[in-house]
Amino acid sequence: MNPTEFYKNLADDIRLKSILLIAQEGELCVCELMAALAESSQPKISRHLALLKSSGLLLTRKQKQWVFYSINPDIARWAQQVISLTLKENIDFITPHLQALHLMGARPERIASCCE
Amino acid sequence: MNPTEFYKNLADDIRLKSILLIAQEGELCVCELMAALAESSQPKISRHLALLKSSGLLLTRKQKQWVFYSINPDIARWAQQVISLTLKENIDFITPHLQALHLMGARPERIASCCE
DNA sequence: TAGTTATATAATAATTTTATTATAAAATGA
DNA sequence: TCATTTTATAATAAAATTATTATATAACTA
Repeated sequence: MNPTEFYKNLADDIRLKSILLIAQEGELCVCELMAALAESSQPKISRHLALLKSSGLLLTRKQKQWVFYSINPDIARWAQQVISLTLKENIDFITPHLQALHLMGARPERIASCCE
Repeated sequence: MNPTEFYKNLADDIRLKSILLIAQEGELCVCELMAALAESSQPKISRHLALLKSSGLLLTRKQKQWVFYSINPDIARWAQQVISLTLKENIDFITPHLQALHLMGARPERIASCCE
């Protein structure tokens, strides 16, 4: 992934917010991102996540009926630093979405892989 | 400039390379960027620069017949850090363009503002 | 002043990206 | 098994971005 491709991934509101929310929370499933980004439809979010996955920025883990997305730890260090710097210095950019997320009822329970 | 807008500015080859070349060199005029990005036409480069200027990322200074573009020092600190981190960790991304630039004959002389 | 160099802009066409709607598939649970 | 929940995908439409070509402007130079 060259720098331009990397930044194309960040150059969209839904994609950037999803990345920052996932970076903040560790991992999130599609239904949690739907709750956080309440104004966006499910296929819209799914398509953007599919894009980020196919470019190698996100990983997925399937557990029961949920698909959890996380930041791929194998992306270049500078890219990880860009994401965490952007998150740290722009919390207000995702604050309302974090609030919506934490207000969400019935969040899927996470089961550590050791106990499945 | 919110984070998404900022990253839209970086999400194009000509724009990102121009930004990194300018960050590396301090300031560059359009004809120098044309020499560096030899494969791109003048109006193409001018239009992308106009975009970056209108979004507040670049400043211009006119000296004689040339227009010199530089990074606006007033953009958010995190944004400046993103640019310098990207530059530092991806020199190879612009190396051929820096070489073309330094091979360019008759680069416009810079006159410090004190001596104009 | 006429020609040249450097840069910008406008009009249009081409391309790419994004959204919408409908539907499918996979897993769960009654 | 049937209904429900969660997620993905496909088809199409809509919107946004980008490229191309032509032209304009401004400054310098002979």
